[in-house]
Amino acid sequence: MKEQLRACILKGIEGCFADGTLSSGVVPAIAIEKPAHAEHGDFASNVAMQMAKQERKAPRAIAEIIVNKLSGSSELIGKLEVAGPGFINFFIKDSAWRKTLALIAEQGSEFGKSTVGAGKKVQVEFVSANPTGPLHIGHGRGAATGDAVASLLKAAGFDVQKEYYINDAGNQMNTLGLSGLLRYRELLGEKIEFPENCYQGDYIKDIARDAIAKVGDRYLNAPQEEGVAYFAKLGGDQILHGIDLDLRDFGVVLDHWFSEQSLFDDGKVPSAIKEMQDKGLIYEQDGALWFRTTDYGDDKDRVVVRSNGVTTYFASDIAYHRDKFERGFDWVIDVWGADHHGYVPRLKGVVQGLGRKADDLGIILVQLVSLLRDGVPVAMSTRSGEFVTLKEVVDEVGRDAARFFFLMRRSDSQLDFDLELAKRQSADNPVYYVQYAHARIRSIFETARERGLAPDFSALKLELLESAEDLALIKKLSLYPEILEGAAVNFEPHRITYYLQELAGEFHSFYNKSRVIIPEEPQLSQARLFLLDGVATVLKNALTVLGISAPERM
RNA sequence: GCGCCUGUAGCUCAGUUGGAUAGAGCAACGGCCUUCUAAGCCGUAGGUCAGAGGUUCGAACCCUCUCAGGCGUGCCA
Repeated sequence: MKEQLRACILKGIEGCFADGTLSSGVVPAIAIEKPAHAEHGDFASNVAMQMAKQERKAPRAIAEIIVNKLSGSSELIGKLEVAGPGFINFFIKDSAWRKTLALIAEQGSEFGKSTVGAGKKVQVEFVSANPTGPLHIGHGRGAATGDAVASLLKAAGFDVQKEYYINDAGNQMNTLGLSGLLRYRELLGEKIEFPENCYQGDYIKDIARDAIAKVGDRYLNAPQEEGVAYFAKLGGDQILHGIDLDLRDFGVVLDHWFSEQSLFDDGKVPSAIKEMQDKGLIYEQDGALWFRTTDYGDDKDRVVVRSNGVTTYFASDIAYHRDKFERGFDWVIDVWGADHHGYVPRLKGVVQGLGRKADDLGIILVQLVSLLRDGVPVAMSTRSGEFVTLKEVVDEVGRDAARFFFLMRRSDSQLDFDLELAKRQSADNPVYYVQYAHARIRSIFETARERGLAPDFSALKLELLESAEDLALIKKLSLYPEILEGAAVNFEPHRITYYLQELAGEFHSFYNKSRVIIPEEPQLSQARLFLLDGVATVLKNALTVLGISAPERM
C-alpha cells in the first residue's frame, strides 16, 4: 500500500516538473508515514517540507501544488489534505483497503512474506552453550530469539541455516571431565572434597552413575588423565544430547552442529592464524601472538596464542568465522548473551581482517532474563548449580507461552519472565489473548456451519464491509507485510508479538460490536466470514513465524 | 578509569529510524453476558520522555555534558 502510494506521489511530482508548476527538478526521498491520529488520514508525507529549500517556496504552497496534481489521479486516493506545517494527508479509498482481503485469501500462508532477501545465504548461529550443563532460562531466550530471527529472515526471502557451535575444546571440558571423575569416585565409596570450581549440578552425578553402569570401576585406579578424558567425552556427549532434546521440546531444531574441536582436527586454527600473520594482522610480543584488533576500534589487541603455546578461545573464533564465510554464507549472524558485548569490536575486526565488510557479521545481543513467580524474583545462582533450566520452564508453562514471553521484549532490554503470569489463562496473559482470538474465529466458522451457513466466497460483496470495525481490522491486516519485513531486517521479533496483540485486540473489539452470522443478511455474513478468515490467516502466519501454535479450539 | 547497554504513566514495556495532541498491557476505579467462546469488550484516571545545554521549521529519537542502574574491561571460555 505504502509502495503504491509512493509511486503515485513520485509520478505526481514529476508531473509538476513537466508542466512547470514546480521547477527544481529534485525529488527527495519520499517518506511516508502512518499518522498517529486518524483525522490526519491513513498516510502522510512530508515531501513538500523537504522540497521547500530547493523550490524556494513555502512548504504549504508546494503541498497545494502536489495535491492539485494528485487529486483524482489514482483509484487509491480518496481524499487529500494539506495540513500543519506542510504535510500532505492521504485518505485511502475503502475499496482499495478491501483488496487486501483478496490478497490474503489468494496467498494464504504466504501472505506477508517478501523477497527482499533475494535468496542471499545467511547463517544464524545461536545458543551455542558449552556442553557442560543443561540449558538454563537465559539460553532459552537466546534460542527463541535466534530461531525467530532465522524464520523471520526466511520469510523475508533469505536462504537461512541455523547452526549451533559446540565449545568442546577448551579448559571447561577438562573441568567437566574432572567433575565427572570425582563424582564417580565418590559414588564408588571414596571420600571426596568436591572442588568449588567444578560443576556442582546433580546432572554430573547422573553421568557418574551412567559410567559405573557402563565401565564399572575401570577408572577408579586408572591414571587421572585417562579418567578426565573419558568423563569429558561421556559427559559432553550426554549433555549435548540433552541440550538437543530440550531444544526440540522447545520447538527449536538446528540445521547444523559445528564442533570447535573439529577446527583443530582439521588444522583450521593454525591456517587461520597463518592467514592473519601473512596479512600482518598478527604480531608477536612477550612470547605470545597478538591480533591487531585495535586497527578496528577495539580497546586493546588480543592474544591468539598464549606464551605457553596454547591457543585462546579467540583463535578458535577466528578460524570458525573464517570457515563460515568459506562455506559460502553472504551474511553471518551471531546471537550472544549481552555479557559478551565486549567481544563485538574484536570479532568485527576479524571479519574485516578476512576481507569482509564489518556488516557481513551481524551480532544480536540478548539481555538477561529475570525469573519471577507472581512478581517475586526466583533466586538463581549458576555457581551453586541451583539455576532454573529451560526444560523446567517449558514443562511448567508450555512451549507457546515460553516462546511468546521470551520474544515479547526487545532483545537488548532485560526481560522479566513471570512463571505464574505465563501460565494464567486470562487476558493478563498476552499469549492466550492472541491465541484466543484465533480459536474464537475458528469457533465462529464452526457455528456458521452448524447453522447452515456454509462459507461461500464466490460472489462476495466486500463493499458491505463498511463499519468502522470492519475497516479497522482490514487496515491492521494490510500492515502485516511491512511489519514482518521490518522485524526481519532489524532482527526484532518483538515487533511481531506487539503486532499480534494489536491485531487480536482489534478483532476482540470487532467481535464485541459486530455480528458475523446474521440470518437475515447472508451477504454481509459471507463478507464478514471472509474478513475473519483473513484475520485468522494472518494471526496464524504471525504466530507460526515465531514458532507458536494457533489453536483451533480453546 | 575506559567502553557498551539502559533510563518513557504506580509496574512491565512499545514508539514505524527527525514529524502533528507521546501509546499499550497490568494494577486502580466505573460499566457490559436470554445474542457467533466473558480466556472477551467499553469507559475514567494516570507524563518535567532521568537532568541541562545544543543542532532545525520540528527532538523521546541526532550531538555534548551530568546523574542513576546493569554489563564488560584475562596470555579464561
